[in-house]
Amino acid sequence: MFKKFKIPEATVGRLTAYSRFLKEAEEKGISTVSSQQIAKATGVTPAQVRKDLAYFGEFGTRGVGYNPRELYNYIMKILGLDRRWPVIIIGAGRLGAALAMYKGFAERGFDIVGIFDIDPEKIGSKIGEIEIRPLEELKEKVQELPVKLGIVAVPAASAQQVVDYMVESGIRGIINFAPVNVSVPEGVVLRRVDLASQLEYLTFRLGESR
Amino acid sequence: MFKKFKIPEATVGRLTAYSRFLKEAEEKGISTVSSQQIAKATGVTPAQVRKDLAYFGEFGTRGVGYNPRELYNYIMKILGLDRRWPVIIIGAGRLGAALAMYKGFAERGFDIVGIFDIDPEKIGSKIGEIEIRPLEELKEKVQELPVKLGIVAVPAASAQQVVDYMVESGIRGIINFAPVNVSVPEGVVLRRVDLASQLEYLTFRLGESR
DNA sequence: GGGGGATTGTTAAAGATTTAACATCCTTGT
DNA sequence: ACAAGGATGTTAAATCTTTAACAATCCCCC
Repeated sequence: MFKKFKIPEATVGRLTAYSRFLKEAEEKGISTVSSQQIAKATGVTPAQVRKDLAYFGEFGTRGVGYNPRELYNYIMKILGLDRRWPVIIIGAGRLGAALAMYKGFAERGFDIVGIFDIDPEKIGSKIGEIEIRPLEELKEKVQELPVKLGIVAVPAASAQQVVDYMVESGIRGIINFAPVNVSVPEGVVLRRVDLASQLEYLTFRLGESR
Repeated sequence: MFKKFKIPEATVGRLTAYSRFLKEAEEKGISTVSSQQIAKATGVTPAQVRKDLAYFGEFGTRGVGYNPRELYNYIMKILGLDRRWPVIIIGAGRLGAALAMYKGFAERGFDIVGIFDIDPEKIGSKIGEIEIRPLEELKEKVQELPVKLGIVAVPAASAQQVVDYMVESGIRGIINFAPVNVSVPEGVVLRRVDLASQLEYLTFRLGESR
């Protein structure tokens, strides 16, 4: 995979959307799709679709379009989804538990293989098939498989501490659901998902129009 | 509130982060903060902080900095958070239930006032204090309060249909957790949160460095 | 086998966002 | 009262992203 240039974050997000549409198209037995069709289905412009794909190579045929299955496979490979990924979750509260059971992860190749918490009350109880384990066992589990991806669903106050321990254990990609800014060393990828902030965006835009 | 120009989406997201830091600072009894301090705490540049604020007015004192409480109040007002907002959730699956119980919403002024589902099995059971009601009752509930904000936590296949009904009922801001692109008419604000896509971003970036 | 229509890949232009630079203004100390 | 230091607000430059335009290519039909 030859990525000579820095790929915009937004492009990566759109690739996901494209891939979902392509999978649908393939399942419907459609043999070619145009950038226009992809664009319409995903809410972007056709130029955007072609530009996004151009970062990675040439996947279509001029005058014709793209083969859904082929392009789907390419995109999945670009995204690193040509394999399954084990994922651990820290924090067995409501959010952590819901994420652990969320079907959407498995559908895209992510397997929740462990849930950890510091609350002794919770240790031992199960979420779905998975038993909640004490945080101290994280390192062992992470290095055993190994696991590279983790989700943080703990209170804001302990997020930085938890993230540090995850990194020390060997986790290299982290999604942080705690509404706080945490830092990670070079080489570790961090993404923050702030649920309340999403609602705040809505109230801001609603306020704008009045 | 005089917003003469179009405000970047990213700016809105950062305001949330600033406000959280400012609240902390105020609680600690700090009397002034600089753009540099805000920047450091939220992971942006000081210039960015000042630029973001400049869209809305002048809130600081040259040579001094900002008063945390004052700036916090301004930002909350800008975001439309100088009041509480009722919110309804459609879809009482695991994700919907977790969101309904998520403490982070209430802390930022969002009250979940209703949960709706089409599954007859679920109707009548409770999530926390709130009883799951059939989708048909949505319109009535929304217009009674009225409710302007809604969260979609239903399968991708029914998301568009649900969103249409929400809009018809009077909802004007929607967060969509279903991994599918849905469309809304002019005047309705839509935000998509794709949880699997967040993990995919991580795998992409991890793949990049090898 | 050649022309018309269609669609990609790519280059250039436009637009938006971020960063940097600096003039302005405030506080403090002498 | 005034100078020095420091932080904002604002303008300009740089960077990044999106949109538009078009040449290159392919398929289909006659």
